[in-house]
Amino acid sequence: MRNLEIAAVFNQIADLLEIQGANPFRVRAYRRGAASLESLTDNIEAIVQQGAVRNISGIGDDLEKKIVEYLQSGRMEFHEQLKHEVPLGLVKMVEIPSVGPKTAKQIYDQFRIQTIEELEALCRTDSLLGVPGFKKKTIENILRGIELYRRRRGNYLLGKAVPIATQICRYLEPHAERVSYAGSLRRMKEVVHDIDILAASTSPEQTMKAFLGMPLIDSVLAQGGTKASLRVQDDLQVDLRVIEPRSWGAAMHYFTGSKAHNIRMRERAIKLGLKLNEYGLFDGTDQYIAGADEKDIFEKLGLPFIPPVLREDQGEMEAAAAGKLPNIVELPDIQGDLHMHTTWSDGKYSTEEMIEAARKRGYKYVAITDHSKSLGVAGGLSDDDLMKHMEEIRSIGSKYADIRVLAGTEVDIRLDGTLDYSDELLGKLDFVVASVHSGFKQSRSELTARVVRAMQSPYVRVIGHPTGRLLGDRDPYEIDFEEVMKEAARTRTCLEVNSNFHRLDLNDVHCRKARDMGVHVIISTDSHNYDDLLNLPYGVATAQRGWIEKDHSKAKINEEGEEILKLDESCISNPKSEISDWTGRPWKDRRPIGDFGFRI
DNA sequence: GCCGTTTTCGGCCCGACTGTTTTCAGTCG
Repeated sequence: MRNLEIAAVFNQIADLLEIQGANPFRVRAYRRGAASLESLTDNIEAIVQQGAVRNISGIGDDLEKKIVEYLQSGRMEFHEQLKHEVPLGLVKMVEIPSVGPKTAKQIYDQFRIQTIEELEALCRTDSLLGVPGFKKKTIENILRGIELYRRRRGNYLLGKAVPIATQICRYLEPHAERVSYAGSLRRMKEVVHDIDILAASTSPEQTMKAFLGMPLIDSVLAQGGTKASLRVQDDLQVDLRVIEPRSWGAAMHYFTGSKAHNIRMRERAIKLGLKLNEYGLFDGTDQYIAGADEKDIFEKLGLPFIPPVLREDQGEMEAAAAGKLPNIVELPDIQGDLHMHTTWSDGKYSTEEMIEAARKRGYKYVAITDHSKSLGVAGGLSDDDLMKHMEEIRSIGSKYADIRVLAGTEVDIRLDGTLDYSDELLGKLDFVVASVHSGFKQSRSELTARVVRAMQSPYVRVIGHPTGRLLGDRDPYEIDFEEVMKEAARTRTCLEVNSNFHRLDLNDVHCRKARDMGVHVIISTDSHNYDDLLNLPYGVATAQRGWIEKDHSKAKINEEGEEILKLDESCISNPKSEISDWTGRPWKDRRPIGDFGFRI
């Protein structure tokens, strides 16, 4: 798959063109093309062979030619030429907050500066001061931007950002009519760059004052009457926007994005002779038509409500217009958890405690899946221990009538693709997850063959965390996903969406691919303690982002009764709820926040 | 550079804040 390679080149062309001051719509065309390629589930080479490139939205005559050129020669002449005209260092420079393409270009033209180090040195001298547009404040901002650029890893894991955003919302609630987080966080992207908070208030000054007076603030970056930015721990930026209640829905839509989705919505509004902005939907005479409720805006534009997780301009507008939005899997559809560990291997709690925790969440079934013998570091079970553990699981399970307890394992896929337990032993178990935990550096073909072989075992129902990535820590291992998916479909083996927010593996794009190829996915938590059970919404959201519907996520095991289980208050009586936060408000007064009703 | 139930050419989403200006450009989301 060279999709991402080509997308990266298109993105860089866009960056370079922007610095050159090219037509902004031309720049956008390249970015759109890149975005389409990034989310494409099919191999671009295959699409080119079928002559179907032009069916990809945002790819026209010119970009098609460039794609073909790149596939044939490994480069694009236009790209090379641009790189010759504009130093690549300037592309990096634009990544500095407060330095945009115009500033970078101007500084380069005047001083021939190409690196961030040189820019920093320049700012520390007085040379910039005489240049039009550069005074003390601007130079200070650039220096601060450089510091931020260096310090920020820029990426905040979803599971880290949600609790912070939830706390901020809770803190602001007494100071506004409505409060929610929006942005990429509401779209549940696996990493976010900042937190966008939205408040509907009839007294913006009061709301703003409360925001700027929060205890966890590091520094205030900007503040106006309705908008403010500040930084909290670890350089995480938090933006607040205050609007009137009648604009709540419009603002929620606008600030949830994505940008590309918003553009499509506004274009649709224009075609209907309307105007959409963050204050509402307006007609030709600027009369307010809708805005208090997000649903109304979609309705007035002739569309059904599009869930935030789908708003990426990846076909959701077309699907909505055609009445073909996916009926995405929802949190209450998940009736059990089929991947968790106990003290028998590297879990924190006993078999009984984990089963009890699953029961409290209202699950209909649970599988205990400890590690297998060759994973020594995680206390993998010997053959004998596995037999004993199986006995224990079944004995405890027999005590409960309201939950089906499955004796399982997370068996290691060995370097050659054989499994860490014999078929005889695996055959005694109720449920087998097979995972790769070693040999990540094997070649692509070796790893692919290894996983394919594991799926051919009649005992393996699921491949756990199929790409092995750890967000920000470890890249996914090289594997031929096309092959893996084909075999998964053929052998009816499920692929896991591991809900641990460090993994989220499969990711959203893979989920979409699985959907397209008829592969079933299974959403599990891989819990090692109670708190991990709470990661389920992240897995569900990832599947939703991949357009996974309830039927796509049905596990082979779950063939009986499909009664939807409604999560109730008992499901959130978990250890995490005991953690106190700095708002000091009692638990019973707290309302759930966000589409997944997060409570800390 | 893309795209078409107004268009094969002429559009292309919209507004807040900052820092610099003295009416606005640049950046950001």
